[in-house]
Order: sequence, then C-alpha cells, then structure tokens
Amino acid sequence: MNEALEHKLKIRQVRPTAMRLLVLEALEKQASAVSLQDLESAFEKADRITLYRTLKTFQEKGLVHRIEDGTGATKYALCEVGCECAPEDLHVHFHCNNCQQTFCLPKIGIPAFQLPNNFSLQEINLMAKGICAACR
Amino acid sequence: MNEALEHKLKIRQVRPTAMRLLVLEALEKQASAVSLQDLESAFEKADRITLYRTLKTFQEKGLVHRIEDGTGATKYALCEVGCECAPEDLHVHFHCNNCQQTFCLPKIGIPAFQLPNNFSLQEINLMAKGICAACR
DNA sequence: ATAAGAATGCAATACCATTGCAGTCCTGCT
DNA sequence: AGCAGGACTGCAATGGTATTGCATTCTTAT
Ligand SMILES: [Mn+2]
Ligand SMILES: [Mn+2]
Ligand SMILES: [Zn+2]
Ligand SMILES: [Zn+2]
Repeated sequence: MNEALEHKLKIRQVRPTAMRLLVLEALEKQASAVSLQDLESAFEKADRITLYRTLKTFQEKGLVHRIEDGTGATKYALCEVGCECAPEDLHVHFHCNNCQQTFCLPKIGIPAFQLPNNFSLQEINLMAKGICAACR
Repeated sequence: MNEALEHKLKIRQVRPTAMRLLVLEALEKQASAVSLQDLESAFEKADRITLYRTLKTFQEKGLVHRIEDGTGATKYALCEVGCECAPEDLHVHFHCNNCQQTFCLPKIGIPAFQLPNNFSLQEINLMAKGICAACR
C-alpha cells in the first residue's frame, strides 16, 4: 500500500502488517495524543487487545512515546523524526482541562535543573495543564 | 491526644478524628510519598476506603498533594507549610527506578518555560526518574 | 437529650492494563 | 511448491486501582 508508511515501520524494525499500517496512518492524522479508547473508536472493526499490543510495540521500537496526563488513561503520540526518547529529546506536554485533549509541544524542551547529589537521571516528564488556545 | 497534629488539621478546616490523626501522624513519619496501599499495610486495622477518603479530604483541604509517578498508583505527600499547591509552590518529584520510592524535592522548584500563545497554565507536574542517592 | 450532619465500614461497581492461549498469517528454507 | 517455525491476531480471563452507594456510627450544636 503506502510505501512511506511501510518504510517508517521498517526502519524501526517493525514488520508492516495491515493493522500496523492503519494504526500508524491514524496516528499521523492526529493533532493531539490518543488513548487506547480513542483508537478503538476510530476503527470500529479492530480488536482492543491488538491495538493495545500495536501501541506497545510501537513504543518499544521508538515510534511513539507514552504520555501519562493524569486522566487515568495512558496516551500515545508519534515521536519526532530522529527522536530516541532520551532526556534531551523530550518535550513538554500540555493537557487542556476544558477539551481534555493532550498535546505534544515539541518546540518546548524540558528546562534543565539540578538534582540533589548522587541522584542520577534516566527519564523525565513535564506535564502542564490548563486551557489550550482553541478553548479560550 | 497530640495537640500539634490536631492543630494542623483544624487550620485546614479538617475535623480531627482519630483516623485522621493517625494518618497525619503516619504521613509525617514518611521520608517518601505513600500510596494508598502503603498506608493500608501501615495500619493493619484500618479500612481501605476510609483511608482513601481521608487522603482525598486531605488533598482537597491542601494538607497533601497527589503525585502521579507513572507506577499506576497515585502517591501522596504532605504539603510544605504555607503551600497552596499553586504552580509557583510546586516542586520536582523524583521516582527511583530501583527502590521504587518517590520523593518530593521541595528545594527544587519547577523551572519556568514559555507556553505557546494563548495557552494558560493552571497546574504543572515535573516527574524525574532515575536512581536515588541511597541506591547507588 | 436530641436532631442534623459528618465520618466510617462494607459491598458493589467501573475502568484500565495485562496475560494466556489457540487459531491464523508470514517468512525463509528445502 | 511444500513445510516448519515464528510472529501476529482475536477472544476470554485476570489483576489492580479508583470510585460510588448505603446503612451504621460518631460528633457537634441546640
Ligand atoms: Mn510528546
Ligand atoms: Mn511533593
Ligand atoms: Zn482545549
Ligand atoms: Zn532508590
């Protein structure tokens, strides 16, 4: 089917099955991060567990990153090209308390700060909440 | 019983029941944030739901803040004196991937950053993960 | 002492995440 | 092409946490 989509999976060592191509396509259309439920209702046809495992695979292979926005359900968004999900690749996330959407803000890196002595950093997550531009 | 504990509840408009005094006392003893499960096993006697509602009340009245450390269970820690849980009162949290404890770092405020135009900020949460000083 | 309101204990429910297993699809090899 | 092994999928089942309903008990003010 779509050569570009297939390529994106292959370079991340993910075998391009029909389901995965559909999920990747769906993720590319999103302006905000999606939950498993969002995906499930996007394709009436697909099985919830398969979607779950697809997202898990995508995450393990570095295609998407997971976002815990405090709403109870994990959300996912495509990584930027070249992202390795290392602390220096990470960006701020914003959850709108009105429309409940969660956005990646890839332009806004996480500002540096000093940890106490002998603490070593492996991951970092900065979640901001408030009202998004479309909602005010 | 303990006048000081009672006072801490009263100034936050929380009626000082036996259970609440015990929970507050237990929270003060903690070096790291506690989950509902942690509390539950701390007092063999107490009912899980009562503990749940106690923590919820404490949070609503500004005695504790909740911490989503991504482990699935919400954790709670006492607020600093004078804390109003406003964005400027907030601090960084650190979760140790080895001992699984989650620490408040009240000395480390959340660094400022610029949101996109017309986004307004209401809450903010910076969660760092790695290895704590005791574990290395 | 009494009545109203608050807090508690137990049961039930609602979600979301995760795993087990059997059937199906794919891929590489002969 | 035929076959074997591994990967992927679909459905059922399970585990864990959060949340609510309701009846009972406790606390406080009149
Ligand atoms: Mn993101
Ligand atoms: Mn804290
Ligand atoms: Zn919004
Ligand atoms: Zn540790």
